[in-house]
Amino acid sequence: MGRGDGSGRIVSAPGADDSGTGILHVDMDAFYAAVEVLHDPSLRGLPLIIGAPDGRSVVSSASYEARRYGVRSAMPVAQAIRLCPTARIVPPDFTKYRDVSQKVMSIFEQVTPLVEPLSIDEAFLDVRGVRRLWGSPGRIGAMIRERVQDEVGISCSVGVAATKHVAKMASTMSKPDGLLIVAAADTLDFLATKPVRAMWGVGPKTAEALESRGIRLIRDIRATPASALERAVGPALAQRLGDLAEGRDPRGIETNRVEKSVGHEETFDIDVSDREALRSELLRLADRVAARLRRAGWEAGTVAIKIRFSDFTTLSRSQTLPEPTSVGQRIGEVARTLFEAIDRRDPVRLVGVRAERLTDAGGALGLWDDDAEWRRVEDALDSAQAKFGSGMVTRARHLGARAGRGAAPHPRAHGLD
DNA sequence: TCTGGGGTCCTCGGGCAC
DNA sequence: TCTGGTGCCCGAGGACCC
Repeated sequence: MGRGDGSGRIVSAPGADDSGTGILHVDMDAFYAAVEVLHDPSLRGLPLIIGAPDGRSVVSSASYEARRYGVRSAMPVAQAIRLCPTARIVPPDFTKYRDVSQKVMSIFEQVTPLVEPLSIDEAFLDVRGVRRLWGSPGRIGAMIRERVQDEVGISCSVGVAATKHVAKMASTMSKPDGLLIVAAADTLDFLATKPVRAMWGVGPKTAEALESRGIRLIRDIRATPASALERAVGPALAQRLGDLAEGRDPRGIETNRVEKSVGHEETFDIDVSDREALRSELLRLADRVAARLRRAGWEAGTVAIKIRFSDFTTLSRSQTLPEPTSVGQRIGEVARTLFEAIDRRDPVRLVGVRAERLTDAGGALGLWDDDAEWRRVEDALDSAQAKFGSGMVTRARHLGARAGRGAAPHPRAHGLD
């Protein structure tokens, strides 16, 4: 999701040269905020902040009206409210966002089978094989923007280029509600004057490492000897940045990406020192992770925990299992053992549990035939937890599981384990 | 000002086998 | 038998993405 406010927006004129292109990057504009407006049109035109109004939450998304006040995603909600006191604060509702996302993705799939969803609100499309059907890549980009607006009711921005990296940069620069085409022959000129920070994969740390050596623009990367670039950012990143700066990006569209890990983590409203409370929370998170593994038909080969202390230092510990598992109790046991081995007793701000090195357990268990039904159960449990506390909900999950097993040995019972 | 939650990828160091 | 080089796996941590 873009974090800009739309200033510096660049779009292509109708009929712009799109020769040599074929990769599209489509990105919804202020997606969560746009979906909220879709469901409640009275919010249109207002500064909107999507994020939990209390605790330590951060902004998940903000409407462009709010961004004009300096509100950005990942900013603490409390700080965002100070910047824009008149903003409406809306708690995120991922069920709604997933539903709208599916509608948008299905439009993409009607255009080309080569769709790579990157996140809930953006995707790469390879349209080189469907030009006879729909027209040139620039025309297809315009058509997708029209269809998403007409059929779903939200706006998106599209970058059209010869490579994923340039298409991604182009869509970001065209935001909001824009289309930017970079013909293959214009790629190097397009890149030359852009800041290194605009590159996909260059964050604050890498940008600082480059800028402190006078490497501020992408053309500076081209002019920097490989050895100097390696000293700045390490060999692997230096190679990648060097290639991207030259317009080389051979990555294709991956239509069947599979998850490599699943996890849950939770930041407490107030830092927790009580070891027993932390152990209980680890077990609860392990249960949630295990339930997701079983739903997907996976088993974890490694269990990892993450502990963040009040001073924000973060430790992780992991252990490879003798045998893969999707049993919540087993994952919880390992998580607790890893936790006990940490000597530090400072108050804890966050705990997390993650399952890694996933293997196929022989297909999903068919816990819930209807994915939406499963999500409703998960969402209801999360709401209940917010309302009644995790202890009550953990007991409810266990009771549900016991009841399921007692009534009938149906695999569904495992869903609440 | 005070930093979420869900992920991926990379680097580095230690242990181990050859 | 000992030692060093190399490659691999594992674990920890960090940067980055949305």
